[in-house]
Amino acid sequence: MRLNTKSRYAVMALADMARFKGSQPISLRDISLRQSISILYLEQIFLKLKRNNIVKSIRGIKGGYILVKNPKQIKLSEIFLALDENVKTIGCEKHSKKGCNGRSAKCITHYLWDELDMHINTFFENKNLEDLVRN
Amino acid sequence: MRLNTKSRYAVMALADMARFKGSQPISLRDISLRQSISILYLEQIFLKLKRNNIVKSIRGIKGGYILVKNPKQIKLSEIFLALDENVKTIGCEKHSKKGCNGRSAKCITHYLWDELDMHINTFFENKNLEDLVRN
DNA sequence: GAATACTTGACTATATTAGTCGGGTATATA
DNA sequence: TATATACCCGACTAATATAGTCAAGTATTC
Repeated sequence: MRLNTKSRYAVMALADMARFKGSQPISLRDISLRQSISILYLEQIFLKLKRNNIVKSIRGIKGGYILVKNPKQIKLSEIFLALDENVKTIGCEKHSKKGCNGRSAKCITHYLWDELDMHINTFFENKNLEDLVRN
Repeated sequence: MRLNTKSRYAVMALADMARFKGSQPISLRDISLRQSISILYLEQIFLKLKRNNIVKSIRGIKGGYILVKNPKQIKLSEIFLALDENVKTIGCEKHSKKGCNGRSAKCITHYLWDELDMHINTFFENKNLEDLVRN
């Protein structure tokens, strides 16, 4: 089980923004340098963040991104959702029509994975960007 | 983030064993049929479970596997450990020598991932095979 | 001695992931 | 108003990881 880099970098980049927040927009270039993440990769990530209304972009020279909300109001769960990376640890529903593993009934461990997902989601629901910066 | 099939199948197979536990060893063939998992794949998995002393094997006709301990005493965390599938969601230590992401300091989100891992591990520490069967 | 079932490492096909490329568009400022 | 900066966006690719199979065993019971 592993969180993918896109989600991780998204969190890192946003935490970076929260930390270096000012009146000016923050460019991907700056984030890239500070966090050692490729600009090209950041572009991909920020596209999603923008579409999900987590950041706003300012074009042109002196442009960059700004956080739409207060760091305290940005829950990590939103970020993962924006990246559409499934925090669902396991998809019994993959074989959906017939139930789990192609059988007619729910598999013996079905509720376990549901519970685990809830457990993890709760964790992300209860963390916001400010929490990260405070450390 | 996704749990791999090996870990999942391991839990399913062991839960199956706990459920159909009797005085006789349980063959992979039976588990395979009941849980719709390839025998060949189960073999791989049980090899690890055996090496980690979670199951014991009985060879020959009428052979199979038996749980070394009581279902109640088998924590899910042990199973994941046996499969050596890292429940670590993120490896900042991958770039270990220099710190996170090749930089000299720990990354801004470093403690977050640690905390998440602990959160997940706690979940697995507090679940045992009997819990699964009871549902 | 034949059938069953565990033992084990090597192998392969597929899918996913991480990350790049190329060719844009918008805007501030000199 | 030219130019540099920085966002925009889909398509592409290389590397890796995963899932699952194969082959060639060995041990045990009936």
